[in-house]
Amino acid sequence: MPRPKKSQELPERSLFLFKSIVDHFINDGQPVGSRTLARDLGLDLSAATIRNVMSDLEDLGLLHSPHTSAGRIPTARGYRLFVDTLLRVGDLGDEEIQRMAEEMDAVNNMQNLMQRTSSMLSDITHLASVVMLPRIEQSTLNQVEFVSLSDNRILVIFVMSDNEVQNRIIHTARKFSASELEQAANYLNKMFTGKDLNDIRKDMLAELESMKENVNRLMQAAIEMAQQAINTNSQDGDYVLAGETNLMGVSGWDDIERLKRLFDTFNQKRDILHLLEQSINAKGVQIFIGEESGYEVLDDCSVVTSAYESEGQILGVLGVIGPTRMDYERVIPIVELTAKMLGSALNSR
Amino acid sequence: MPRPKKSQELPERSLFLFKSIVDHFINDGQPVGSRTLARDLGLDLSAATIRNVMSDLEDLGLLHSPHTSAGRIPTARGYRLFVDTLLRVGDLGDEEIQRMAEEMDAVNNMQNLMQRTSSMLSDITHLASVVMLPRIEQSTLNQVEFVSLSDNRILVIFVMSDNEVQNRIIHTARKFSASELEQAANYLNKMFTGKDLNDIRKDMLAELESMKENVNRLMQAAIEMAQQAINTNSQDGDYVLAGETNLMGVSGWDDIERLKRLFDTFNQKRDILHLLEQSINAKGVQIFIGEESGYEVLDDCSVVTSAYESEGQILGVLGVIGPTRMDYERVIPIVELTAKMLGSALNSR
DNA sequence: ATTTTGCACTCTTCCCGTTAGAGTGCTAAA
DNA sequence: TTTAGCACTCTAACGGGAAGAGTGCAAAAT
Repeated sequence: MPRPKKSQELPERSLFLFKSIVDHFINDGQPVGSRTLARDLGLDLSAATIRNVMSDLEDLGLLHSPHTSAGRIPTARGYRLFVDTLLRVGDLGDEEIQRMAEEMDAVNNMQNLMQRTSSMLSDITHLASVVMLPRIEQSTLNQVEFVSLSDNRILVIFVMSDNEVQNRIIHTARKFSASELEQAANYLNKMFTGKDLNDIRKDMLAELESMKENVNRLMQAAIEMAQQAINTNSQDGDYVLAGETNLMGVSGWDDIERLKRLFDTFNQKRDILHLLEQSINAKGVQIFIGEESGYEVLDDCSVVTSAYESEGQILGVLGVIGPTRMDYERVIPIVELTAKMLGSALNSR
Repeated sequence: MPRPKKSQELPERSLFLFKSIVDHFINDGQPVGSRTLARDLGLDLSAATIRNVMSDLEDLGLLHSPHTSAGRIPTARGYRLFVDTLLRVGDLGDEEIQRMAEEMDAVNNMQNLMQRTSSMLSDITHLASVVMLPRIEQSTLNQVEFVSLSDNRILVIFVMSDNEVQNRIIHTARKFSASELEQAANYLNKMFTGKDLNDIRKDMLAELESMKENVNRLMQAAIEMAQQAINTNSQDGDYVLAGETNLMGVSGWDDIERLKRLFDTFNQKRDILHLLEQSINAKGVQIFIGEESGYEVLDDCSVVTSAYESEGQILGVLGVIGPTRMDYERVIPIVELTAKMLGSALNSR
């Protein structure tokens, strides 16, 4: 008996049926059976034929039935095939793009921009969305300023290359005069302008070491100050979350305990961050389907991510999280576009 | 036949039984019936007697049965009586206080402090918690600084009396020299130091008006700058939320749709803020039970709030949100204490 | 007058058993 | 290779009981 030539090369008809099944299931969330499919498809194929094909697809690990007499639903592997080769991602309507662009332009500070972006993303997709804050290590120092307050307190201000401002009040052992502070600021500016925070951190340690015997107390204090400010400001590795509630009431997700675990995972941020970081060096849209993510709580979820960049530098990752049966054809281009727009919004600030 | 003298003066035994019923229900969430109560209570009372009392309590609107043959549960009015007159709030253990104090001291900036406080509150109570951000109008301006950046951009810095720093980059029509900026800052400092942001806003408008014909462009620009900075920084009326997921899996809350509406309400913030603001001028702990809040989504919830203050000034409100059958005896002192501690943490910064 | 006992009654919950419907797999025919 | 036919399986939905918890009321006991 002739076997199929290669298990890879599925006959066109099987592929077509498979795609139909996935489409169907994504639409109404019900396992799809041979009878309904035959009817809805309008092809000259009997249910029995479709049954045979389905059986083959099941053997290949692309489909799976919850129980004997239910229809079939795609497996993670099935979805993978679907998104990798079967999917035709559409372009977005112009009005939608327009709306997003306007919303982004209306925003002032960074935190707010991320928040808005995330809200938009979840609104449009009806999924949960995450936007990683830009890694501040990537942006470089433009300017340092010291402002003297009362009582030995000094306000340290870092202006970064992306116009983000970091500030922190520190307490010093003695009072410094205005000119001393100016001197210190000048020194730091000369030393560190143009470097990113990681480098600065390293250089500072070295500098402090070499200064041990040095009498210049001011410089040393300046460095200590700046270092204090840096350390306490590493807000790095955080993200903004929106639209979690879109995941409540997804059909089939009626286990409240499970949902709670998912939400807890969102709030702890650790696992989600790890996952996002996996896409930080991959250009384009990245998709984790079901168990592929490696986190048990995400077994029924797919995660669609994209890095966003500004001036060629990858700054962070954003994405959506939803049920494996999300509408990939719609979601993928949206995530892609949002990442692009966030990038350019960061550019033009 | 002799009626009860006043409907207010319940016989002591009835009150005792009522409290037992509430305690019971708070513990296990099951409607409590006469038989079980008689057994668990160890009193020399038959179930029938208890039944009679229960019947009276029901007539008074303090109890209510879900259906004929279920036990009874407290009504909102019942809870009200309970918290107003029956409750003996305990004091907290010293270790718990210690733990909280340490956690709060370890925090640097304000946003972070609020976040931590909220997390702590929800962790300890196993409820959802909200902490309103301090109303910045209440704090006064300590110092204004301008820092010149490249390209006609100026960094405006407001240092407030509570050590909170607000900053914003603005774009100006022309370049200003360092001494011009210093002059402008001095002027603003002289004018506005010690006033709160609302006053400043008002005064500035007046000042701008009277300057219309004035030639001093710099002052005018300075005021415009500062005003821009103020307007865009009114982050007022926001809160930090934590522990929402504690509300998933509360026994009896198995309607996912309902839960979703509740979470959506949290995220929209509007309604919750209105509710919180009602307690902003009331000293001490405030409690909204069930429908008392006036918001339908909160019908099964109770909200326990307390304002927090620093130096005699009420700055904001914090509280917890949970099922009406929360453990008031534990929760109330915790909320109260947390508010006090947050107040003093703000003091000592 | 108050409390208790006894009893009938009412609900809910749980456990079947049955049935209808959807879907499958297999075999034999086209 | 496709289709028709058919037996089989599994779920969901419906409808009894039966058990359990609780009530209310009337009559007896304290």
